[in-house]
Amino acid sequence: MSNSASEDPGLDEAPILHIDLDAFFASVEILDDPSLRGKPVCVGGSGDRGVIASASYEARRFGVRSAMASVVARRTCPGLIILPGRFDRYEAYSRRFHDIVRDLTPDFEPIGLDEVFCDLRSLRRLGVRPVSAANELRARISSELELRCGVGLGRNKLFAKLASKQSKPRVVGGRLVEGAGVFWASREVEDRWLAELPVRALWGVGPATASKLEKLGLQWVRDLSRVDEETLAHHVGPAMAASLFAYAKGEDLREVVVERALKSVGRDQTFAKSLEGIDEVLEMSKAQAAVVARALRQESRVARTISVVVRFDDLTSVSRSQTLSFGIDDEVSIAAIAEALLQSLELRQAVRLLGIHASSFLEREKNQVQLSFAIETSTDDARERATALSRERQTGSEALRDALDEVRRRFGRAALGTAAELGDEGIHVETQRGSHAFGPGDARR
DNA sequence: TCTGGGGTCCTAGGACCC
DNA sequence: TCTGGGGTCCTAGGACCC
Repeated sequence: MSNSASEDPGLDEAPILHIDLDAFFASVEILDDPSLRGKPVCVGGSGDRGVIASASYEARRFGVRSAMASVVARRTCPGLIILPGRFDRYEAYSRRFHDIVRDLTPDFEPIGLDEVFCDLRSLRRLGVRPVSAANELRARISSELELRCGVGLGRNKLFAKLASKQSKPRVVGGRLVEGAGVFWASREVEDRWLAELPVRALWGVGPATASKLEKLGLQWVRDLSRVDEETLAHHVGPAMAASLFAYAKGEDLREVVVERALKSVGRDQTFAKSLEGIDEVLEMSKAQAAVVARALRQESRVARTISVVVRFDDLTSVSRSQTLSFGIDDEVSIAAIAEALLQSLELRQAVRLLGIHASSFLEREKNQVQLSFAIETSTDDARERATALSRERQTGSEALRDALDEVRRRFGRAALGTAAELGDEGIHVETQRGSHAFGPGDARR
């Protein structure tokens, strides 16, 4: 620990702590296979369409970065080892990481698997000093997990995050330079950053927003004070304008949120070879529906909204979604809704990515929790599950049938199914939006 | 050189209700 | 006969984070 962190601020000056594990996925792989140590190692997709998720510092020395296309990374760094990723393993390490943080304070907010914000203010009566707490965290993570990390301290999330970035090792001219390990953003540091940093360094400013801002002549954080918030809002939206304005003054109203409720689960896959035609798409979607259903049950949630997303070979995407008046968590229902939604799409090109998502969660009812308990703990899993699903569907099947009719009504003939199913008389469905009578000739769009 | 998979949040428009 | 405005929900798309 060196530079401004050595000034040992009090809790008023450094109430927020941000901690970020170094090269997390790659580091776990090296721990599990020590023969990888010292070699350029990455975790990511290795195929033509793969990207790098995490790169060891050895790989970074050669210019490899996360989010880089793997084919580019290979060219940049011949001999690069790209491992497929074992997320169960990373989650296990992440839980141990969170356990260590929790020993310091329960007031923490995970960001992904490898980052955490802590609000240290509740530790005032214990006489905790931020820099001491940071050093202790680093020491425990090093000794108990054998992982390295950087810690940032600041007045708010904005500065704590910038500070942790400053604390990390970095590559300068192909050489690895050690970071401070712990870095505190003092008032002087804050002022320097606000004067010198590009807008791209701010949370929430990615390539698209940075480009918009640049067209307005706003490349630096200091430039943001030159325009009024209304003008800014016109170009980047009111929410972004408000946060940019606050950040430019060094203000950040975001709190450390301890219990963030899960809002959606999904499964997306990019295929090495794009899917051709609706049959291949539907077959894949069934497998994805099973994954999503399992995730829902694991989280003890039922979902009212099912969405599908398709990305074509030209990288354009389309999505369709349907919200039900009731929740579902079984693969048969999810697959049925997904199929109706997918049938409504015009597959004008081969499909490189397919995804199914479930959202608008309801708490599962108590009897349904029992049901899932039976499913997950059964030794005779398959039969138990079939029984459980059929029991669930006894109550849900009529509602589900109506929901499928609703999808078909919304999207018209393409999703209408067979004429035999419809019948000559047309059908009548009761839906959340009211009732609709329609026949084979009423398909719209 | 060419862009993953897990998510979150925001926006705009339309439907609907009061 | 013509018609407001606010609130909420849903949908589709986009941007961002790690």
